[in-house]
Amino acid sequence: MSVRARMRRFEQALRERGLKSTAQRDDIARVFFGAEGHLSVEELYAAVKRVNPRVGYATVYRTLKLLKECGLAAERHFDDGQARYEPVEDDQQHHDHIICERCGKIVEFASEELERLQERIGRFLGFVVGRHRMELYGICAECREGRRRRPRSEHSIHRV
Amino acid sequence: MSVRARMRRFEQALRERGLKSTAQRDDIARVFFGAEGHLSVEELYAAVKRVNPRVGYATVYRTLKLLKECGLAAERHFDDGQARYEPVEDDQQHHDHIICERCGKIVEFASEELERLQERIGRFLGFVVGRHRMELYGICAECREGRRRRPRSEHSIHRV
DNA sequence: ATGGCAATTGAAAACGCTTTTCAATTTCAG
DNA sequence: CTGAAATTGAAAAGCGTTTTCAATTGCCAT
Repeated sequence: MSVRARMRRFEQALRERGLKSTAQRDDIARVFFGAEGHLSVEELYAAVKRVNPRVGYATVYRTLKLLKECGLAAERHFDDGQARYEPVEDDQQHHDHIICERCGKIVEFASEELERLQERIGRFLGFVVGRHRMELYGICAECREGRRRRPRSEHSIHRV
Repeated sequence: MSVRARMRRFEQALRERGLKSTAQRDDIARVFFGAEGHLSVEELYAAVKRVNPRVGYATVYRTLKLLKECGLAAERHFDDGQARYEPVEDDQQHHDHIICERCGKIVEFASEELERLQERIGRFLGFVVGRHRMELYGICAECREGRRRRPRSEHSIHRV
């Protein structure tokens, strides 16, 4: 989905809730939708500042919370102690993450088998499982081979 | 392993590091080993206070950190925003957790299949996976059936 | 035993991330 | 346009955790 389309959805969500459309909100949302995922608040704040230096930290937090409530952003808590946010596609399936402990790269993957296994383990223990959280930590191929590039994130969800 | 045996290991670890044995450390460690796992710092602090009201919060944090460094405690971060600690058996295998979102019960499980799957997913994506973190969230049988008991935790690791 | 010195302690301050408060500004329905 | 209600930025507060610091304690060498 394009940034444009996401913005339209955002404006619509605002209207539905009787909330107001403001320059700050729009700027924050636009930058968020345009960036590749898994940004920390700090990173998003810095990126938004470049576009509109008058936005405050609090507004970034507030807008992210709003995007989350509208189902347009997902909040993730990895092991680094700060929340990270990724834009949510409308038809998006559940996915998990694998994180390189050397370069910080975050790769998304979706595993049918993992979903089934979660279900099975839960049932075995007498639970009805609603959600899970799975993170793999390791070293990526680029880092092992000593290549230098450090892509913060890859975009597509790998089906494994 | 008994509380006694764990205390011996603790005292030994202190000696190895040239650290001192103190009443506070001993009290905290003894209460920790005696409790069933997954205590928050707050819970441990409260339990220790009952035994020795003169221990401070900072000392609980410090001792837990020490136990972690000695390999006698494991730190976990679930979705409730505070660290929880569990005693570690010497021969303990990796395990994961399933958490009831109604009563807070935490059940431990170890899944060979999950370990294999993690390995496989990692390899597929070009990673060498060192560790993972997996939590299942759902509703436990007792809660679904409306029974009232609310065990904070079950002790043994279920092999699934 | 005892002295002495480094390790340890509790209380309070600092920390890092996040939320809330509040007065000033902005949006937007009428 | 107007005015009520929402929104904003800056600063303060919150929350879990760590650090600081002066006072206390453990323990090795005597």
